[in-house]
Amino acid sequence: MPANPTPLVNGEKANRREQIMAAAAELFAHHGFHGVGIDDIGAAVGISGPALYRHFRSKDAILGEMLNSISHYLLEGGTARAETGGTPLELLEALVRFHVGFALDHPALITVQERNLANLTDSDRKQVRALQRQYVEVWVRAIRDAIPGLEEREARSAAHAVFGLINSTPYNRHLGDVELSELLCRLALGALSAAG
Amino acid sequence: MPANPTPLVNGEKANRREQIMAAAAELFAHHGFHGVGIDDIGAAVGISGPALYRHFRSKDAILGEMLNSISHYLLEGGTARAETGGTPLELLEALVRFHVGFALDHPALITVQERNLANLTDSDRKQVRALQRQYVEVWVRAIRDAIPGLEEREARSAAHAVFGLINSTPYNRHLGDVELSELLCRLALGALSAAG
DNA sequence: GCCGGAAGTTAGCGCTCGCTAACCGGCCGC
DNA sequence: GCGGCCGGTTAGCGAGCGCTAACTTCCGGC
Repeated sequence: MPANPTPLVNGEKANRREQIMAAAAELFAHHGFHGVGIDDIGAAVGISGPALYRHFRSKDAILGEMLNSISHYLLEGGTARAETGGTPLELLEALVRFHVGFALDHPALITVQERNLANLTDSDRKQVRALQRQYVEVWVRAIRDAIPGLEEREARSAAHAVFGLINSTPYNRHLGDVELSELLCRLALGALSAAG
Repeated sequence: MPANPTPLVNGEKANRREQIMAAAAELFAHHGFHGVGIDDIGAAVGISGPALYRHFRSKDAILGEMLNSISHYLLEGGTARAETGGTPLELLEALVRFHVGFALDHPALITVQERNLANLTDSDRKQVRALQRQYVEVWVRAIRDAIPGLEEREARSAAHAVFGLINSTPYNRHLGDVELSELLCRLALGALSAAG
């Protein structure tokens, strides 16, 4: 049995770490963290089982790095939009469009982030929660600026609700991407404007 | 070691099956189906491990019965409201209030239903999906009646999105039940009225 | 007063899982 | 042109899992 039977058949330069994370995301999203074995992940990228340990310290580390990078990306994108000028409503629209875009491009990642927080290491969970809290805070400020008369707790609840709305993309495959994107943006902004 | 050390200490007449399902729901919601052991469920109701097999045929059967009863309850409640008279908007409001009420009363059940469809037996999954499809259909009809100019596929996507919005209750514990209920109803109806 | 079934217990089987150990081929720098 | 290391391989360990077996206790009906 040759050691490298499939030498990156298609033109993908992608280093193995990202390839593994992408496959693991898909599997975790479908079967849950504990429902996926190390061998399953390996098989999904064409290598077998323990070879993963050349790239990750443990199975937990795969999930940890995955959720950390998602949360980091969202926070980054959120703060970037918050810092550019514009009316409060324009900012809120930009945040909605940003989150919708991410959810549409990466439904598996959204699913994993939503469902598998509890499966993280204690230290990973602390990091991820901290990033998520900051991201929610960006939204809370944007919501309170754009929609007057909302208490902070109400705005926070509304933010979580809108996340739930947008994160429904994994179940939402009957519309084309662009129509679904437009619909979700409209729904999200409609919900928020009804919050006051 | 006595066989029955804690003979239903509090006044709960509740038969063991429901007690077990409630405990299992909480555990499945927090750790995922595969993250919960038979011993964990037993311990949560004061018995230990294999005693569960006096009440359920298997661990899968616990999840199967749980999801079936949830889906059945939702469909029942949805069709009941659809059959009572009233304007289209009143029906939609009733559906929203019904679903919000359920999500607030049973956040663990909502979480399990959302995350653990893939862990069902093939036959259980078929049953549950059939019930869920019918429930979605009730919503789709109500949405299209209340909000003119929506294609069926759009209405279906909007329904899924609103489910996501309402089902955010598990992450949404910073508001009192009644305020959160009112907020979610407003958000859901606001989203739907922006769909057209 | 006994008998049977309902509802517990513990022991343990067989399997799967995460992970380590030991080995190996190909490639790059000197 | 060869030595090291990078990224694979297979074998296998130890733990934990779902579940069964065998046994025990309580309780209600005749």
